[in-house]
Amino acid sequence: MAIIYNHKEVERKWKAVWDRDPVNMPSKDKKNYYCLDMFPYPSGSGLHVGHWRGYVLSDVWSRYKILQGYYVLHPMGWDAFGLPAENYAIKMGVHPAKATAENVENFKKQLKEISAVYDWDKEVSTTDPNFYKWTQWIFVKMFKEGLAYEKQMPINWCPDCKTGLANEEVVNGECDRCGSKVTKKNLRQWMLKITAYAERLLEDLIPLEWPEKVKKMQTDWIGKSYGAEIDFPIDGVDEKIKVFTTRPDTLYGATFMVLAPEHEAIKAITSDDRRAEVEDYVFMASMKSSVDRLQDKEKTGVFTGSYAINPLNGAKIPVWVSDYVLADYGTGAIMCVPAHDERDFAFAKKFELPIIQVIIPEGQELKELEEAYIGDGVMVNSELFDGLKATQAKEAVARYLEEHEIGNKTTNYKLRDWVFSRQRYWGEPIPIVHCQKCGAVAVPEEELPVLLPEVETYQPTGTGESPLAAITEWVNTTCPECHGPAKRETNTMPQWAGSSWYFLRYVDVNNDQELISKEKAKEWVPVDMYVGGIEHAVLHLLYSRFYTKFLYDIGVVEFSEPFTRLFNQGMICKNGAKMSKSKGNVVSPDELVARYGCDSLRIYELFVGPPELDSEWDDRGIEGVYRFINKVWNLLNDNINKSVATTKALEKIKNQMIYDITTRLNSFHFNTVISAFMEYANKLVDISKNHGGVDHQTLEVFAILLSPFAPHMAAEMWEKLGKTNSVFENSWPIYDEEKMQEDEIEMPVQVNGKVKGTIIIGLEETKDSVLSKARELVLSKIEGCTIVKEIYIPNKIINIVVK
RNA sequence: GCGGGUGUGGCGGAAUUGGCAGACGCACUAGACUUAGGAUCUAGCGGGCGACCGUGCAGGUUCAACUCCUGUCACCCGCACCA
Repeated sequence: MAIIYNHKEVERKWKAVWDRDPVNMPSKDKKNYYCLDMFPYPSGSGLHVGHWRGYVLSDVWSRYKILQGYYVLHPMGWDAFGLPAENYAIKMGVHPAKATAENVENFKKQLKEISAVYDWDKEVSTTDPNFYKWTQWIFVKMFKEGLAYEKQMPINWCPDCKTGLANEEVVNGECDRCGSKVTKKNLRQWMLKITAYAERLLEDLIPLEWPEKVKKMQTDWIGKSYGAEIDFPIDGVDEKIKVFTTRPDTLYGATFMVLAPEHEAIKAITSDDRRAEVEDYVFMASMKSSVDRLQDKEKTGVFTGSYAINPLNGAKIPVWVSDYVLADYGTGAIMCVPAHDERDFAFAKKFELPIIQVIIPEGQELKELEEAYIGDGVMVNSELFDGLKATQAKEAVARYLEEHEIGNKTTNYKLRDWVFSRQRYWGEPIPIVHCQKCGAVAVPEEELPVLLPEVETYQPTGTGESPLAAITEWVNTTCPECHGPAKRETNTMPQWAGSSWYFLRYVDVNNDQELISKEKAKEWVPVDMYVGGIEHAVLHLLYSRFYTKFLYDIGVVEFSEPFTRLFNQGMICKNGAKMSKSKGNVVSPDELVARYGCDSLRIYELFVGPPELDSEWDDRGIEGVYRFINKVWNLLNDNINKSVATTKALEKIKNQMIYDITTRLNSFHFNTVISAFMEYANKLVDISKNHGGVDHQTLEVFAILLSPFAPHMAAEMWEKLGKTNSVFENSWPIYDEEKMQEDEIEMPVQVNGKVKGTIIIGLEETKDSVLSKARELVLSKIEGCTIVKEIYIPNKIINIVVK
């Protein structure tokens, strides 16, 4: 009679045990391992089964590492500054600090349902003054190193969130957070000079054990390209305009030049008769949002009335203004080679500008172009460079330009400096004081943190000022340098500020002297395994790398990459869409835990599909896992009071089981690890029922293997098997390859590549004997035919080719 | 347009180096036990009566292809006037 496993009782029991006495880590002389989840924003809506996926995965991995003998750090914390708490505060009239504290409480309660081995005594929150003291400290350090600077410039502005945004936060012209169309606003900003780290951010990606996709996204975002800057004198005006090109080889094919509408030389070079039209165009361009500018594929533009002189051959080429040239990339001006660039070609066609081809495909004649020719070839129309291959000409022209001081080789990046200030309340105050006399002065390190003051209204002003600006008693202060009257900076930091370095703080949470002590840093960081969603590929993950490199440069840590290994779990979808409150397709773990237990849900989260891919959630699927749990429970109970001898067959299955589960786990195939558990459970049940029972040794191994996945039941099994220590105090079982070996092998036999049946052969059987058995098996199929060939792959397959 | 990913039963998905396609599970069908079954157990479950045919589609390499090569289609994700 089957017993129903009482998950409620068992889980309650072990949760209580672990609350009192958390899972013991192995002794400290073992190697350390740091396994980290991207810390959550504690939203009011709580956790759904999609959130569980990554947390379960990293917990299984942590527990596996514990069993492998590592001293594991697996902490959890809160990325608690940010807009949602503030918006909630505005709507409900609750202070964000209060709302955040409540959400954290609720989140923590829900997270505890997972029964992960989190080190709760190492919890951090970005909103804790003891934490953000160090967030501010890093800013001060950056300021002193010249990496944090103020700039008045048009920046991305979200009209709904009423704050400036970083480039990384604008997705397809929309606010990453709320989806509103992003506009431009000219504001005084605090910027971080991430561009100073562009090269290192790019190069250091190479050796990281990260998904290629993320590395690629960061590489593209940094966007390095090689080329040359070339000076073009303007005919009749004392101006030179510098352009950037990746194709100096095409210089003889330049037939016009285009400036971005924001280019500062426009005023000086525009002729009087063109001035009205040019000013109109520039004005219209400034009114268009970046989205509109991107979406208008049809080229527009105006002629300035001026001509630039090609420095190589003296050709006069007209200078135009068009919004297809970006002001903030390269020099904001380009030389246009319509013959060899699609965009220039489109522009030339529209405004009937000349097209001069300077590269022809090898072995072909010059003929009129239907479209821009982008490919490789041989130089023509290029005076002394004629006949060279274009690839060689690129270098040759660049060298010539340098020798004649017309231009120079250069490298460009798409990466822009980081717009770091936010005109919002719920963030770290930027620790700067503005003094009439001394300018911007950093708050002295010993005075940190600059506490976020209480305010009456959190409402963003929309004027480009933070709500903090209204608190005059806070704003007015004295200059740390001259002690004269001064005003505090009222902008706050973006949510990314705290999350860019939090992983360091877990290691040394209570240190009030340093951000992290040297010793602890050496022991624990960088993070060995970082688990989280792909959505931070160019945000959090890029910023964290930048911060880490900076902290390395100022000697805080001794490594420059924060996350050695990164794993992006796939999303959980329902009805084909990402699970989210707004889509209304959220599945709550609470009911599933109540009905099937934490262990079942943990296992189902892994079983639902390959961990790196998105998976569709089906509530019914968990039934199968629940049956598996019960099956294992009954297997245990059927054998617990028997003393079954350890037979060769049981040894074999035990070792095979260890092998299969370990190899699949090592390659991160969690879904097939679960399949393996089910297969071996089925096999053991069969042995238990039909072949004399299962020995305790095998059951013990099963419990240990299962313990990272179903910790409660494994602990209960362990106890029922008469053990007094914790199941987690074991070592991960080792398989014995010899004992895994089968003593006979079932081999498929093919005729002409089609399987016709199988034969059983002994381990030592000769090729001749095997082949004769095979022929016998397929006798009826090969009768009357000539055997052309017999393929014999030992232990794999036999293929008899006949005619 | 560029880059990346994915196409396998009714569904989620398996398949080390090319070597028995569909493991494991869901759903479904039949039976058993039951007052009952949304519990449990047993059996079946790609298509076809069959020889055979089947991994998006069309070719190719090979004794042998989900796996390698060429071409092609569909869907998803990222980037997108970066000169």
